[in-house]
Amino acid sequence: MANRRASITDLAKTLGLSPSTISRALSDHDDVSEATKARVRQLAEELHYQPNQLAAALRRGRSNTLGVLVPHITGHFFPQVVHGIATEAAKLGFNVMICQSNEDSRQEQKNIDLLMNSQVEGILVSLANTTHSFGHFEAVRQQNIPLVFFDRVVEDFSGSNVSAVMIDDYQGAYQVVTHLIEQGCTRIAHFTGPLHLNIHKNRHQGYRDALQAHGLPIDDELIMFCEMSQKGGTAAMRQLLKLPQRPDAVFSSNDLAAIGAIQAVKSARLRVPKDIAVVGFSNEMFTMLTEPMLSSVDQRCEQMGKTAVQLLQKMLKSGPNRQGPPKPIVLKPKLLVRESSQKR
Amino acid sequence: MANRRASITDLAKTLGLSPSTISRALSDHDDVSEATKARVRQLAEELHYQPNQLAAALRRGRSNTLGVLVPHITGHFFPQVVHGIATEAAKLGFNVMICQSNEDSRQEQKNIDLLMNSQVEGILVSLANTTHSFGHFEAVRQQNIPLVFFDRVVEDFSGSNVSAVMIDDYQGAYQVVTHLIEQGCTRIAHFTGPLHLNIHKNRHQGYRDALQAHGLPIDDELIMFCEMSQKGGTAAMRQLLKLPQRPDAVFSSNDLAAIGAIQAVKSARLRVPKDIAVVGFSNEMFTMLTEPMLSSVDQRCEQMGKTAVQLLQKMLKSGPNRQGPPKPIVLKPKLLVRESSQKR
DNA sequence: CTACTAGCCGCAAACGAATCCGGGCCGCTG
DNA sequence: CAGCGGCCCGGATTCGTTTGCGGCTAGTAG
Repeated sequence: MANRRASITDLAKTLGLSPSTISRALSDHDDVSEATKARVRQLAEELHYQPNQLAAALRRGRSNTLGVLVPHITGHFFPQVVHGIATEAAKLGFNVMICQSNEDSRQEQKNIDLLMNSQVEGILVSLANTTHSFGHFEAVRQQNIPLVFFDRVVEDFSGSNVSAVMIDDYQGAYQVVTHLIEQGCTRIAHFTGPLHLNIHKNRHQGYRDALQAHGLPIDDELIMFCEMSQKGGTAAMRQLLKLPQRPDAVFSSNDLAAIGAIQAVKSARLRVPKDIAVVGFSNEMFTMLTEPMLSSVDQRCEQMGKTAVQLLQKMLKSGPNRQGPPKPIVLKPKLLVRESSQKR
Repeated sequence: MANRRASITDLAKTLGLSPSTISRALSDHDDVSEATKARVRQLAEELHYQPNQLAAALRRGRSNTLGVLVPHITGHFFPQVVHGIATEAAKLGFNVMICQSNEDSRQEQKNIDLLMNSQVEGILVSLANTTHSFGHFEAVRQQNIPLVFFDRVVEDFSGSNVSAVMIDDYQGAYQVVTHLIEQGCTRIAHFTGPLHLNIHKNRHQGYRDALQAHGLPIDDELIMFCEMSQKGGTAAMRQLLKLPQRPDAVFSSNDLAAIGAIQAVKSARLRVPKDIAVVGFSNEMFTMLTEPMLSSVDQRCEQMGKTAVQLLQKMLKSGPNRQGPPKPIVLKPKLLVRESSQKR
């Protein structure tokens, strides 16, 4: 009962060797003859020997573990990113330790400490939206633990072992609006959330710039600051429909509000996309399920996770002594044109 | 640069004490005077001392870490459960290490080994659907590491430190069908996936038993074995609509196929729920977004994760020597009646 | 026959913290 | 004054691995 698992010294004793030799044999070191290696390997097999990672990590100072800190593991985006992270990390031989900040800055801080105590080799973070000071990342930087921010990054926090990966929201929005213009739309409305959030700010800017670049006017009454929910979208759309000259397209800063807009359009006996084209942002799962199917912008969530891990790995391999911090990576979003915006 | 973090011996030296005393002081041991405790705590604060969890874990044989192994972190269900697990684990002071099996039995096995090498104190597993032999869990059982299966469990694998938590699919289905009957439906169709999967088997059985319990006949032509996707649902529904006597309700074993069914009904110029009521299963996020909103069964994903951790904790605390293995926990699902099945 | 090299292997010291087993020192009691 | 018992503390060991260094043996060259 309660069978303690075989340790390296157990192997040593039963084979009449020293622990060092066992260790070297198992790691295929040159200083051990093939004969003994074979014996060791066979016994290890028989006893189902598995090295104690804790001990190894302690000795080597490397734990083979990455820490991940996200606001939460719900919704669409974060699970996808985490999936990308976990997959890539597994491929590179890392374990993954996961924490949630619950959008709370203090929990974020605690979790950062926790991860550092666990001797993780690198940390991947997406900030809680209540985080405004970054003292807790100072310790990470000081100890030269590679740190990668993803999606929700802190802009003015750099260091030789700090980097970031995010998506080009501006570019995504620009593509959307350009696409709508190509479909013949000229009065394109925009739903946006509060502009102090990066994502909305950048998408909003992309919207404006795309309009200008194509010589279209920017009409402030077409820009709706609304709650980015289904209801919010419906309400905003209703308001737009009351305008003397109604819009012929809507670019919503997220998919949920876009769905709301579609429903409002439909219940006003108008057609999507014929009368009003609609495009969302994020490529949520349900965009494929609506009628019409919603055009959206894919955020490459999984790719983001994968890239973040690769970036971390690069820092890990090159060490902190390189020329300048690694450049942040900006992923190109991908416009997915579906029924809701295809006038043809 | 590369500031090694303060260790317990560093504290000892600068205070002129021994490491043992520091250790005891920090863990508030009786053998240390309040005065020294205060000094130690203060210095620890100043140096931002954080204990090295690896070392402590190695020494104590307890890592404060739980291992989680899921098929993948995508879709709706698993992220939710993982969220529940992570949240509850954090509350109980555990770290969480996450792996994905990618529905591959061999990876599952590798990851189980990995988790055990990482000296996790307990393991939470949802099986890969390709897993048919369970040898890799044998080692877990032998070492008396608490093991909790959730959702996808292995039925005939018990032990003093093995348990499971799952949802009562049968009960959920029974509730759905009863609800439909109460709405006045008498010809209730059923979409199901392959019956060798527990979830479908149990939901199917719930369907049959509910019908019988209310004195309704079971009509095999109303039971559709179809691909449980949107397309599959649409196709199945089309077929049903061709019947001489078409159904007046559909209970689909998942939400996606239910959505497909609704679309088929609508494009046949029939009304949901007036002509045909539809109920899905899983309470996916998009059930709130369809028109009409889809009735479904909530699987209590988060609760499942939470419960699983609590179960593990209980095993951990009581030790392996108790009377019999802990009883598996079966969660009650919750029927959510929305527009798609409310005839009133 | 000596010397040197290569091939294998063991010794011992780490890594950082927890703990068993004491050991001083002080004060109290008989 | 001897003895005893608390109170605080330190030394040494332990967890399981890794690793620098040195040692032993056999074989080969000089």
